[in-house]
Amino acid sequence: MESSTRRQATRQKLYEAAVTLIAEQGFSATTVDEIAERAGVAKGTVYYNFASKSVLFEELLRHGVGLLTASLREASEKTAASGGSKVDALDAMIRAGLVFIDRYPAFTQLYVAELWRTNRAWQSTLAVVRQEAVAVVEDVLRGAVEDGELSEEIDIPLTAAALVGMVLVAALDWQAFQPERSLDDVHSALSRLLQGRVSGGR
Amino acid sequence: MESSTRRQATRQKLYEAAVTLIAEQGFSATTVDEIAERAGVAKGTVYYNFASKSVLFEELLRHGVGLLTASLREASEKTAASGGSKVDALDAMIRAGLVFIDRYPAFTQLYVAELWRTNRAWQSTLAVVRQEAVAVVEDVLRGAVEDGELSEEIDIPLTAAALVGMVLVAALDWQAFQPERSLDDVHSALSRLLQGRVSGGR
DNA sequence: TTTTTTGAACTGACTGGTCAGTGCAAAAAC
DNA sequence: GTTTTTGCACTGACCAGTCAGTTCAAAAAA
Repeated sequence: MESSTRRQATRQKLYEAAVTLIAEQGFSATTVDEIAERAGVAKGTVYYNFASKSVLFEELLRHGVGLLTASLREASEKTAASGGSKVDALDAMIRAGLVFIDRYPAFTQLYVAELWRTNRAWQSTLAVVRQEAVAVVEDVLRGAVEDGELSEEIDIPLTAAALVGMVLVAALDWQAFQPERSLDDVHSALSRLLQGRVSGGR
Repeated sequence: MESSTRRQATRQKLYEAAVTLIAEQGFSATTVDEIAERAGVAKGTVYYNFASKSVLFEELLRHGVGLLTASLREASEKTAASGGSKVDALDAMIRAGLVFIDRYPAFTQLYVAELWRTNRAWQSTLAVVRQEAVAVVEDVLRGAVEDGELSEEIDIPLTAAALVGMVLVAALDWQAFQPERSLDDVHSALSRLLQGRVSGGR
């Protein structure tokens, strides 16, 4: 099927157009006409490729979180392969998260804006997709406890959620309110927090 | 003047109706008719009390963040008064944040969903209001560095943003995906992270 | 006391405009 | 010759904001 390549390219253009518009304005405030125009495509094409506006959005969410989890997992595996500790892997994942957000700020923005909304059509899609991302962090935390690197007392699901949140919000805040800072600055602030060098030492 | 009391009560009802609806559906997807109906008030009353839908929303934001900063500041001052350290004050603020979010989950949800959006009418209102909240945390961090409780190397604005983010996201995640956990569980997971007892002691 | 007036607060039907989604014939791409 | 895209007119639902009219408690007049 070569035809799927052309379709694929069109869908990609629509994703890119939709993600920035929805991040800026929100889902409801973004019109299908705007998305089509930004993508340089006729409105009919949107409906040829996606059943509806919300289906387009749901597939966009799946697409984006797929990229994120892949990049987190890769960072963690690369660290393990080169003989790093589990805490090193966490640190590498923090950096991977920051790099992702730096590359796809609009997607992150929209993900955060929609994640905790209830009563929306795509709410279940989001729950699944969130769990995939958080699970990557939980796995590393679990490994770290098994290896004795981290205390057995830590609460894995809550700590994983807090770590993800810390990275997400710190990165969005960096982009929105402190864009003059470098990725390395942000990374070391977060690293310091993770490694107990803020108020740590006990 | 009783009449101003009556107005006040109406406005309060409108805030309460709007906050849950907008948290669930987003600003654009929420209609003024819905807000009026939920508040048990005619549509005209909304426009008698607020110039427009977005003005209602902006005043709601100011109102809510006012409550939050007051509660953070109170927690910090109470700790200082009873002779606690600055790190104790940070810990107390984490708890105050959790209590606030527990009490006003809808407001928190909506705040997070809107905070990093650009190009919106209320974007500047939000920037101001965010700064007020973050500043409370920054002040305590600064004090802690001066007192020698925290290393001079920490980056105050970035660390403050990360801490706020950690609390915000952990709390929303708790409500949405792990509601069976207690506030104390969440508090101790975050506390442990702050005090370097996750991977800490270096 | 009783009646009348005042005005802030509130009401809800109505309007003008917007937008998701449809239908389809013709062109372009493959 | 099949798939994909285009362009564009159309519809029906929906919605922000308006406005002429109503309510009622308290002040002023009788």
